[in-house]
Amino acid sequence: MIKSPPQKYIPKEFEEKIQKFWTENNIFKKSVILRKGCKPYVFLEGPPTANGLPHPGHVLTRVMKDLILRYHAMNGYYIERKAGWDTHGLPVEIEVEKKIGLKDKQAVEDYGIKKFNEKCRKSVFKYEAAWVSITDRIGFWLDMSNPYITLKNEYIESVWWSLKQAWEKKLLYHGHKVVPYCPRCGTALSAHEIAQGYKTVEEPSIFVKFKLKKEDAYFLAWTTTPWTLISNAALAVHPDETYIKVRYNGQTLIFAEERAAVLLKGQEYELLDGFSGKKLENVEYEPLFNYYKPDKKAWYVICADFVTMDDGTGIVHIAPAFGEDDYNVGKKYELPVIQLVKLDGTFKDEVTLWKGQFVKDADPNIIKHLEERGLVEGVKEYVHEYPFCWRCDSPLLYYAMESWFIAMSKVQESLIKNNDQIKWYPKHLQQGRFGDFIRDVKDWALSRNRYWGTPLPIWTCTNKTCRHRICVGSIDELKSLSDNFTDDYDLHKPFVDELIVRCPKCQSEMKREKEVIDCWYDSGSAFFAQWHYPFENKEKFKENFPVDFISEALDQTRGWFYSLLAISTFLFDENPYKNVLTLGLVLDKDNQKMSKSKKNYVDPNIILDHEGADALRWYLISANAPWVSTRFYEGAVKDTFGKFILTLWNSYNFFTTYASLDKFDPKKDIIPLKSRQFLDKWVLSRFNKTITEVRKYVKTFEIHKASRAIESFVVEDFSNWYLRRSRKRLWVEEKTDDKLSGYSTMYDVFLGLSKVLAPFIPFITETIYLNLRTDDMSESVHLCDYLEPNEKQVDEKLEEGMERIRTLVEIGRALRSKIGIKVKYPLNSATLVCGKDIEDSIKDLLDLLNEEINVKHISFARDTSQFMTKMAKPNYSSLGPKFKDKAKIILGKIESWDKIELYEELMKNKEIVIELDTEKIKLTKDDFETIEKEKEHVAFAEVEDMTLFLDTVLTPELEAEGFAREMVRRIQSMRKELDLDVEDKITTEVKVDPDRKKALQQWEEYIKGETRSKKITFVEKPTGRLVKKWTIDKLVAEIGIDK
RNA sequence: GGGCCCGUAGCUUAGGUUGGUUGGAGCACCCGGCUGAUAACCGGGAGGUCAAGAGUUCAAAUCUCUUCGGGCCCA
Repeated sequence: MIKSPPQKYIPKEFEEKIQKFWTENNIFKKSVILRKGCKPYVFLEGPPTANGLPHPGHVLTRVMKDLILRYHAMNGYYIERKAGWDTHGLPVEIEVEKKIGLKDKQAVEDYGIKKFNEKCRKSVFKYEAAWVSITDRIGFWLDMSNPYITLKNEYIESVWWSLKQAWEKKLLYHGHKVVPYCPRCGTALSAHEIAQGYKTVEEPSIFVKFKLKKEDAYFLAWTTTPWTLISNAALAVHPDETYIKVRYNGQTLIFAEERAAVLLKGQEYELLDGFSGKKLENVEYEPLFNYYKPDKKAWYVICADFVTMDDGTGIVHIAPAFGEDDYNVGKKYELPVIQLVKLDGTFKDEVTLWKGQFVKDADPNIIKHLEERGLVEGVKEYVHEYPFCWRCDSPLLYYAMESWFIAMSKVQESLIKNNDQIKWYPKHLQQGRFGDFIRDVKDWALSRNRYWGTPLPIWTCTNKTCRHRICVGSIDELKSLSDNFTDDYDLHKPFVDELIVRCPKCQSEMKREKEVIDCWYDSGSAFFAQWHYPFENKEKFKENFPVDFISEALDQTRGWFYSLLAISTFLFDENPYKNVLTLGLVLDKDNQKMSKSKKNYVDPNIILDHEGADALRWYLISANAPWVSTRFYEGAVKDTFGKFILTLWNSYNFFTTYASLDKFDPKKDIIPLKSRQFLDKWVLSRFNKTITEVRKYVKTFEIHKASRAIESFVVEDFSNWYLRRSRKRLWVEEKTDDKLSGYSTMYDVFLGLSKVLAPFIPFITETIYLNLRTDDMSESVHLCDYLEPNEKQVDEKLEEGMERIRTLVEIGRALRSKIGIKVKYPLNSATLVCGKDIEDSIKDLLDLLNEEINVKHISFARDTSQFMTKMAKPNYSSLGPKFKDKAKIILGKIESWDKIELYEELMKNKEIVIELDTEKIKLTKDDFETIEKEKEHVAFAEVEDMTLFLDTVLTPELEAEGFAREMVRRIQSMRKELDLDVEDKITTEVKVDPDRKKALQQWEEYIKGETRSKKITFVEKPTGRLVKKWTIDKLVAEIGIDK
């Protein structure tokens, strides 16, 4: 039996109750088991790290994932929802370093790597409880009891296996990478570390001359880091830019034409020659210094796209040891990496002039030296951003460090091909940000000189004559190679480094490369490593590859989305996921990124407590397209709660209040559809069309459109029109068929809505469903099938008619407001001018219009002539294309005509002639539009194809009736003031002036009925429990009522 | 420095692919109405240089370019 729930909806209380219901009845588990054996929809969870607290962005991704998964589950797919945790990486180490007060890597090693990593292992799950709690609280159904965890031996083993595949395909190699490096701390810094250390500094920059080998001319280059000139290996030009040779100040210089204006401003010079950068390629020059004897060809011109014309000379000095661009282009041209700086940032002994000096301090001396040699064309102070170490404030050096790489550039074509197989939402990312990235893919710098991570499984033989290298691909392999492998192994450092591994070639001891790997590689392996593939679950992996759906925020594009594709491409040459939904960032009220330091961070828990998970979910889902950034603040969620969640609840509450009063039984009292009212059929038609829309939009992840379609149905169609128009049907005492027809429809809609909305707002829908379900239905709405639209219930013609009626009501009310006659006062007649088809479409629904705008009779007419005067005005979209630039002058001429005359002339002659200079221009009917003005005692309003006329004459009879309704309203409000029950009878005493008394007496029965008055008496001094004086249209009336 | 996305009323936004007379809506505000859904509802009003500038066109929120602002990613 349908119960009447409490009036007030307190989100936290209600949602906790549902949570309890789910837990106690194992609903989540049942929802998975229910679909076992069905077609799978494979989801892969992007593993968060529980090293920090979840923030609003995580809430958004979790809500969106949950919605998509619930939707597919209800549509009959089998979905495993395995949780995952990302557990390695620098942020974890830094957190631990801070906690135990370790300043640098040396301090970590002194502290002991074993102890340190144990701390990391614990730290990683520091906030697990907070994660689990918020995941539950927002209703994200995820199997957190059996997650994949990147630090587990099994997981690491799978990762190792994949690295060995790369090794065997010759994709894993040892090379250099230029990284920002702190010479004092002796460590490379990661991107986010340098981000916090940028400072604006003013430093000398110099223009340096490099003499050509075969010609008495100089290349002019510019640098902000004079100390790198010692390690110069080449000069770079842009292949497509123009370079010039000029005679200036008694010497011949070569540089970019575009820079000449700035460099030689106001100077005299002679232009000798001009050529493209490409022409300069391979031209050799004399090295500035001879501290280095290159083993490869050096000191010649190369071409590079990164050379800009924004500053400098258009010729860039290249030192592969000290710049990433330099290093990469150096590799392309096989330039030597000239490394004359020690790891402590001082020059090596070979640099005789400055040996032992810190490079930055040597800058002035180097400049002086070059000036003395006549090789400096100018020095200027240059202001720019330069990175400093956030720990010790030393200037950082870009330094080529040894590193392990995966040669992604070798599989670039496959990357592109596999990316093309993926469906990206939004689409532009595929060829845009992501496509650009992989078309310009760099080798993946895999190794990290750190402690807490998956160890790089590469061992090198210590025997200098052997030097054999192996990549270990499994635990068994490692076991067989080592002498001291124990059963309580842990594949992290220091265990792996303490193993005594024998070289398979020479039996000498091998040593592991000391690095760990990038933790992006860990998470990017999730699609196979979560199954411990290929050591276990081979079948399972096959079934779950490629994954159907992943979704994370935009910042993961080149993070996880890339690492998955990269690994899957070189392992299997296939795309790892079919659909990827990229979500926009969650920003604060002022469009700023949320961060704890800015203190603009909104704690989702506060909102969950006040507005609840449903309101939070609905806001995040409906506010914006998923891929657009969303502002997040409590006020916004509060609005959502009031507008949508409460409207839904109030509507539902209205229905259940009456349905339970009448003991409506869905098993017995349902009226068949064909016997229901037009209004009922209409709302069901709208509902079914809404389902179609929702299904269409969810398919393309246009979730905002899906939710807006539902919201509009619930608020506009169902609540504000259907229920409002149905209220009176429920007020009759008896169980009429009409009333049951209304109940049946409301029941259908609410039960339906609970299913349609279940993936979106799982809590309130469950509350509604549990109350409405009969015992032959599933025990939870989340075990139901999603709704398919019932085409038979869609009635386009009825919808069209209702749309017209609603439009007419709207313009009718506006019209009454305009003419100043309240809706309470009935009017005699309304006439609707429209076509026959429109008349047919609305004639069954006229009662609704009648009541809403309160007129006695509505009639139809085919034309407006009896009410209107016609006029003509120019039609811009016809005149524009016809007369182009003359249109404006013609319009000017037409404006001076009287509009009524214009119309009559047009009707009479079928054309209007306009004289334009010597030309006569003929305008036809198509060049005009007709407008109309109403006659006396008539008010009108029009929309597209209908015009509504009201007879504005208010007769004494009509006024009396209106006055009676005014009285009824007053008495009703007095009843309410006394807090009377709907059923209570009253006696009423009234004092009005004699004229009004007469008028009211005609409506006595009506007033009695409406106000449940046993009798009404007209007295001089009304008495009763409540007596009030009212002023109605300037007339005073006194009313007393008594129970 | 490079790439991509975004900018419409005080706030949240629709429209933009296909240029066309007056750029829709909700919240908040003001006026009026309604009153057994009341944290509601209905009608009206005020509020917009569609970020700015330029171009294409008879006609630009819409197409193109530039600038500014915000965001993300990569340097």
